[in-house]
Amino acid sequence: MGVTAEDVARIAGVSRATVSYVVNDGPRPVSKETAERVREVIRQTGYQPNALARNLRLQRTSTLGLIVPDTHNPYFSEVARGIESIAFEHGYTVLLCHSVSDLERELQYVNMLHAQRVAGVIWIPGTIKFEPYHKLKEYGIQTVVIDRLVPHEVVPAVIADNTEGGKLATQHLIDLGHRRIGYIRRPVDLSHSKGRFEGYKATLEKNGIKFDEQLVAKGGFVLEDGRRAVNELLALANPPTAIFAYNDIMAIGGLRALHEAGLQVPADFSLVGFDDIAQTAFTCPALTTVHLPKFEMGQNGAKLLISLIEKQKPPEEVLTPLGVHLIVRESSGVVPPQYS
Amino acid sequence: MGVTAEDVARIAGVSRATVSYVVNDGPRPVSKETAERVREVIRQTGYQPNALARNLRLQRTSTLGLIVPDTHNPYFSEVARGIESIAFEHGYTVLLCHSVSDLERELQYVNMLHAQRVAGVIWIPGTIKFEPYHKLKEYGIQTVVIDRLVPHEVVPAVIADNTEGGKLATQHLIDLGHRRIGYIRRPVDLSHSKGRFEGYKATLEKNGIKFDEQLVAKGGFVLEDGRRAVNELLALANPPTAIFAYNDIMAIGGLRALHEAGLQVPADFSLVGFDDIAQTAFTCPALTTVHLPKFEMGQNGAKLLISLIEKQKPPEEVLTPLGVHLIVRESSGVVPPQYS
DNA sequence: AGCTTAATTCTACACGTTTAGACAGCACGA
DNA sequence: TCGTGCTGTCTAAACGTGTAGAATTAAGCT
Repeated sequence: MGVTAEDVARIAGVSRATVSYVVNDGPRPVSKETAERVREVIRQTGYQPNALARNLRLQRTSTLGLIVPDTHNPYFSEVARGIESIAFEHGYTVLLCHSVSDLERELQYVNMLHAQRVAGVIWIPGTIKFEPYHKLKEYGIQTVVIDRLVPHEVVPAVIADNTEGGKLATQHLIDLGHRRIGYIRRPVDLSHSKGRFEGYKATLEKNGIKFDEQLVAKGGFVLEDGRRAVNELLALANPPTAIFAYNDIMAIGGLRALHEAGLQVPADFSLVGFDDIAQTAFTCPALTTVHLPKFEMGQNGAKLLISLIEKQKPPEEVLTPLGVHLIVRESSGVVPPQYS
Repeated sequence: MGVTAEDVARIAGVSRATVSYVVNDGPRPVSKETAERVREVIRQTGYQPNALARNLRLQRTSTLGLIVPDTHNPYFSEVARGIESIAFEHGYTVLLCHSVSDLERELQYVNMLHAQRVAGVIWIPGTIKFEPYHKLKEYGIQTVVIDRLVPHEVVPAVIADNTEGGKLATQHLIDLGHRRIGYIRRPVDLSHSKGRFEGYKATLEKNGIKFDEQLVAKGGFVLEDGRRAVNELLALANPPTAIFAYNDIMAIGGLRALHEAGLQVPADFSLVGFDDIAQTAFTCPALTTVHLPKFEMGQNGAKLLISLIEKQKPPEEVLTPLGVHLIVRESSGVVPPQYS
């Protein structure tokens, strides 16, 4: 407990420098015998270099900050898993920061991360404000943004084609014969949900269906919000026959609302989500959704950040935008005769 | 970028010590005017003490390590949220370590955490091996274990009454009239799942029902495992009329299997889970389950760890074991006539 | 004034590393 | 025999803090 390079050096009868050379296969060569002797002492004492001292001297750390809005949604856990897997592989360590979608807290975390002198930050914005990003830049901290765009700025980011996803989902519902298609919208749109919404609207237009503001309900972040939103749409004088939700959480909550309303899905109603979180394959009926490569997005984000930190060219695959595709399960089906 | 206490001192025309005294409201008093001048310079330069240097000097950090087996299961996200909320409140930072239920990786992380000289570790064991704990102790790192017991050892831990939960769930099914009650078991039992299993067996005995090994199916960690396990039980010559699963993931996967088998829940079959993860209230039918105070467990774990680190007496509420209770929703109901 | 005490401030060391520069020993070719 | 270069090792200076001990100044009291 608390054994230092000094201790190792004394026991092995060498100087501290030599120990360092052995540990780091350092800039100077060490004779075979000395190296072995030092290694033996290290083994016996359980010496492990103090990362604080090391990083202080080196003027860099191998710690990444990860700022996520919320881990209620498995979407974020998946992304975090991807990030963590790559970080571990490269010997980086991940500092978890939960912003709870609160700007104040994001800013506090940015300060903490700067104090820790993290090598870089992966940020999933939780609000529409991009102050945290500017502060990170001010501090000179490498930053990668995931699945969100920062307006008026070119920012290293890992982006999926959300607009395309919105189009796929909407076109799918139209192809099934639906004309009145509701949308559950994020309370305040960020670039990713904006893309989904625009894909929805564009596809309606393209198919000659007039966009109807009434069919848009405001969602939220937890299942209950999805349930409420669907109930609102069902309560309309002229309700939709299908709904596209900006994420799976809303859709699963919505599934429950439809169940409670006694509607058969997909016989009476169609529902499509977005993200393809694990449980969508296990709801009853299983949810049709747009697959987002969450784990890969996290991986690419981490790869991109690490290559920025180490001033290497990012690998090709990291820069090519990730595709999305529709997964048709059971929650979307033929439109019921009375509506068609 | 990179402004140090030295810079602040020079600009303010004082010594570095004085700056330190101002920043830390340090052991020596500073005159009002000097303090204000220093604070002004700090504001202008955006100076933020280097945590590495600070921690090196102080011989301690305010970083907690969190080792979790897996974040596929929302159970862990909830616990992590609880931990993080308390850590943030007390100015601690959380290092996220994903062991993927792999001993080797747990040990590697223990080493990394030691190298980082973390103040303490919260460990949720992923395997049946407790080597990581012993290594942590060897390094002299304060450690709190959540929802698992380390055999032959008194370990600071936050424990819920899993046995009681198992009893509640089983008794509930018996009260509904079920006699053949299946169980989905964790692939390898740790103390928490062992408790659940024992509660199940004890309650059968108590009600004069003979425990039948055949009715126990091996589960896993993802939804698909639950589906498979239920299918196995349904395929028995004399299948159960109800199933109690060691966690909600298994139960939700099982719900899907029952749906696919054309069984009506709860009319034809009853199902009870464990954990009360968010989506259990939104499955169709909504899942009856045993509520585990996950967020509070995380909070208590963090509170306990921090009080150990700071050598304070842990607050009373942290040491009192957390209770569980049954939440009856829709997936358990009256036993169908043909079985009763 | 002279002494004591308290309030401020500064100087300098320590925390545990990494690594440049100095140095010793040795082999080798001129 | 004497540089010369190479190998292996050590000495000592950073990295940016916190704080004990010394030093300075101010204030209070006889």
